[in-house]
Amino acid sequence: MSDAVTPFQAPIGTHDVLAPRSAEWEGVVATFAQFAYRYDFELVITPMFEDVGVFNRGIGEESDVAKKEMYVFADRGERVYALRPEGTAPVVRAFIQHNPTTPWKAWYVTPAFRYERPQAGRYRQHHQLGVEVLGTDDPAVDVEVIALAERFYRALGLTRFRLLINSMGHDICRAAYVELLRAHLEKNAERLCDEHRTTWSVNPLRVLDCKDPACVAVTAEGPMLIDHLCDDCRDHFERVVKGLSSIDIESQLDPRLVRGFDYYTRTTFEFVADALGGAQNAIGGGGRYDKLAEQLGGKPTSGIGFGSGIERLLLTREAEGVEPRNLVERSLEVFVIDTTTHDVATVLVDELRAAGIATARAYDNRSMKSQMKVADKSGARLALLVGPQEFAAGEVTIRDLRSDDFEQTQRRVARGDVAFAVAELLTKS
RNA sequence: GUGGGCGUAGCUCAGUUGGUUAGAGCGCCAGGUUGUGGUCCUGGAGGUCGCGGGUUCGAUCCCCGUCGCUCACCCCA
Repeated sequence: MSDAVTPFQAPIGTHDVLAPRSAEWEGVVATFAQFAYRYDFELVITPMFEDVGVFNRGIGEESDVAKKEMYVFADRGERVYALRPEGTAPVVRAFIQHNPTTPWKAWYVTPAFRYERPQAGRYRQHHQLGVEVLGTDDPAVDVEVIALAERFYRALGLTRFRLLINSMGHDICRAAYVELLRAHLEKNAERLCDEHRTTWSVNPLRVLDCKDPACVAVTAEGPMLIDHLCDDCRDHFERVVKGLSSIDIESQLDPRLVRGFDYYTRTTFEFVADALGGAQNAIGGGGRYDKLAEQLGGKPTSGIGFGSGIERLLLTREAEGVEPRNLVERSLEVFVIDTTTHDVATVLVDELRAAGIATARAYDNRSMKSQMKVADKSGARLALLVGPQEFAAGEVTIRDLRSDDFEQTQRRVARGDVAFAVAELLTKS
């Protein structure tokens, strides 16, 4: 580090994830991948940035996310792109572009970027796990997507969370409802909160989401979308709720649940963690978006999906006091100590690793004592020692790091028998 | 975007009512004789006290600005 340069830091609202935290991440992602495959989803990887229109038309230009939270930039060719603020729109764009056979069931893990002021559970770069199903509006799929989320959370050890559910209706019945709501808001505009008193007409549904007591009071007297669904939408919703309860997943109707993206139709849901005290208590959410494909220029195609924030899941697990689980095993088996200057460690390590044995070694030609200390801290079960004596004899000393008297358990084997002897020692518990 | 709290070694934190070489624990490194870890002992490295400016004879400690962290509002994962 030169004294002239002040060290760089990770950008605001972003974080480096190092061990042991990264091991928890790995476990969460691996668990989700396992669930995704169990539910017959395939992995899809889409670009981190898209034409800004994918998001503007997808999540709605009037949404907060599109309006003031996107990272928008022009590249050197003056194309205007946005860093993905969410996972669904890009997947639908990819669906339209490649036209895979339906139903198309895809899962993803991706960073998401939103320009917000960071706080507990909220970052400028966070990471989402999610799934999308394109090409069917069967309520059984809604149930399956929600079930995947629910079972996944349980597999992570979470227990204190609730499923909130609502229906946004489809375009026709929602439009009719919005007019009812609009009329009600117009009549009571004076009583709304400061912000919505003037902005309610832009997107009346957003007022339902407002937590200000003033707005809550007004909307409580007004019409609720759930009571104004058309027959088809009502039936669809009922079948989703029934399907969920048939597999013992309790859902809680929340008529105010209007999620932040404009593309939702019919089923919308959110999992909230009770252990997370703050406002950022949603660990996952999603819903149906039967018009999104069209809005992005594709054929009319139904879709549904959900996304879950890895950071929030980890926070929730911590808040619930659940021990990190689903950790990917990382136990080092062998540590090679070499005090010669003949690259013995280099060869041994290569040989053992080729045999599938997790092996580490010391560097920098340190003393035997020093290398032993490193071996001890590494957590390896066995140490292989090669000093001048072993080197001259063409042998290697094998030492069990879990036993306290090395004179009893330490033994020497011929250089050529090392891999076999190590494998044997490792298999007997 | 608005507002509150905070910013001292890798980590967790003391500390100076402004005054000579800023401390602890953990971690790290090296020793404790002749090639062997975990305990113990000894020693050591490591800090422009976030950065810049101001007040002052003198600031890590006061003031201002700035950057960053954190929490809340908003919105969401």
